[in-house]
Amino acid sequence: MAKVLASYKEEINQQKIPSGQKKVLLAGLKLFSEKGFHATTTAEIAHEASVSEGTIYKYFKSKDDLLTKLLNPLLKEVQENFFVQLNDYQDLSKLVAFVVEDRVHFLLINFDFFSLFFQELLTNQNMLNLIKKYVAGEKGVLAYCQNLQHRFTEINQKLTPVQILRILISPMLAYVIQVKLFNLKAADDSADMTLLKRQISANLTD
Amino acid sequence: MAKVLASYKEEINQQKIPSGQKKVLLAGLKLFSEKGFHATTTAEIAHEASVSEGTIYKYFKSKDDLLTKLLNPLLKEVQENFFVQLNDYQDLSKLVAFVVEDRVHFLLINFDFFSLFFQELLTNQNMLNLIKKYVAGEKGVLAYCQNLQHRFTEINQKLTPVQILRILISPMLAYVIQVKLFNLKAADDSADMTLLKRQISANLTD
DNA sequence: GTCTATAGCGCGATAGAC
DNA sequence: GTCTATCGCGCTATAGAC
Repeated sequence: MAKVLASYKEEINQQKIPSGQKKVLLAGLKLFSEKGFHATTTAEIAHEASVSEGTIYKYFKSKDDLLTKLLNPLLKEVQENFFVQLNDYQDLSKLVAFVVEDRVHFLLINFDFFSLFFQELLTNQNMLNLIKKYVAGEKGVLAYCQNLQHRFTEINQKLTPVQILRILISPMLAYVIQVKLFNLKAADDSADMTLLKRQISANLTD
Repeated sequence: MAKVLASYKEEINQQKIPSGQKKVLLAGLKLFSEKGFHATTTAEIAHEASVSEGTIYKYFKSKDDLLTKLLNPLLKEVQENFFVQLNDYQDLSKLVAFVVEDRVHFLLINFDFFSLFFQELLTNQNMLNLIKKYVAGEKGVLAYCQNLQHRFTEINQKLTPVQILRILISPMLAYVIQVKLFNLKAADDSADMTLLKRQISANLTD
C-alpha cells in the first residue's frame, strides 16, 4: 500500500493561490512551530515571507485566522486518514508495520506542523476539545481501537481501548521527538523502525 | 524506598519568602502552563495572584526572570533525582516498579510544571540545548542508560542507550498526557500502572 | 512590602497608493 | 496583488507614594 499521508508543505506549494499567500503560509508554519504562535510577530512573518505586513492582512483577516488556515486543512486530513485507512489489513503484524512506516514518515516530514499542533494542544482549550471529540467521540479513535481488538483475537482482550491507543502511539511519538527535536538519529534507522514494530506488536498481544 | 520527588507547588509554599512573591510564583506557574508564556500578560498574573503589577516587578526583574525562577529550581531537582537515585536496586523489575510509581506520581502532581517545560522545550532553543546536554553529556542520562544495561544482564544487550531511554520514558509520558490532558482516567488506575511496569520490563528484556 | 500612576513602545491591524 | 504609512491599543516595565 502506498503512503497515504504526504508533506503538508508540498501541498501548500501545489495549491493554485497567489504566491504571496503561499509564502505567508509557509513562513507562518515555520515561525509558529519554531518560536510559538504568540512569540511570533506579524513583522517577522512578513520578513520571513519577503512580503509586507499589508499582504498578510490581504489574505488573512487576523493572525489567528492565519493559524486556523494553517492547522485546519491538515487536521482534517489527519482525522480522515490517520486511523481509518487500516481496514484492508488481515494480518496484525502487517498492519502494525504499515502504521509505523507510514505514520512515522508522516510525522518526520511534517514535524513543524506537529510541533505547532502540540503547542496548541497544551495551551488552547478549543484545540484540546476538538481533539478530545476526535478521540472519544461516536466514531472516534477509541471506538476504532475497540474495533481493532475485536477484529484481531491475538490482541490481549483485557486491554482497554485507551491502553491500545497508548501502545500504538507512544513509541512513535517518542521516536519522532528523539529524532527531530534532539537530533539523536541512530546510525541504522531501519533498526529503530524494526524495534518500534516489534515492541508495538508485543505490547498489543502479550 | 520513599518518594524522592515531591510537589513543586508545596515546595514554593514552604519557602520563607514574602507572601506576595509566593502568590506571583504560583500564579505564574498556573497561567504560563495553561495559556503559554507569551500568551500570559503581567496584568493577568497580578490579578490571579491578587497583587499589583508593581509587586511582580519588585521580586522579578522581568517576565522572563519570573519564568526562569519558576523553572530552574525544579529543573535542578529533576536533574539530580530523576535517574540518579536508582543505584540501590539489584532487581530490574523492582527498579522498574519504583521508577514507574515514583516518576508517574511526580509527573501527575506536577503536570502544570511539566506542561510549561514541554512548551519551552518546543519553542526555546536555550532550554532545548540545556536538556540536550543533560541527556547526551558526560554523566548524562544516556550514559546512565548504558550503565543500567551493564548492571542488568537481563536487558537486551543489543539495545542502544537511546532505545533504552525511549522504552523507559515513552509509556509514562503518554500515560500522564492521557490522564491530565485528556482526562481519560481508567476506573482502576492501578491496573494501568501494572501494565506500564509489565510493558517496560518486557520491552527492556525481550 | 505593596500599591497607584504612568511611561514608552511594540504589536496587530487598516487605509489607500500603485 | 502588493506595498507604504500610520493608527491606537495593550503590553512590559518603572518611579515614587504609602
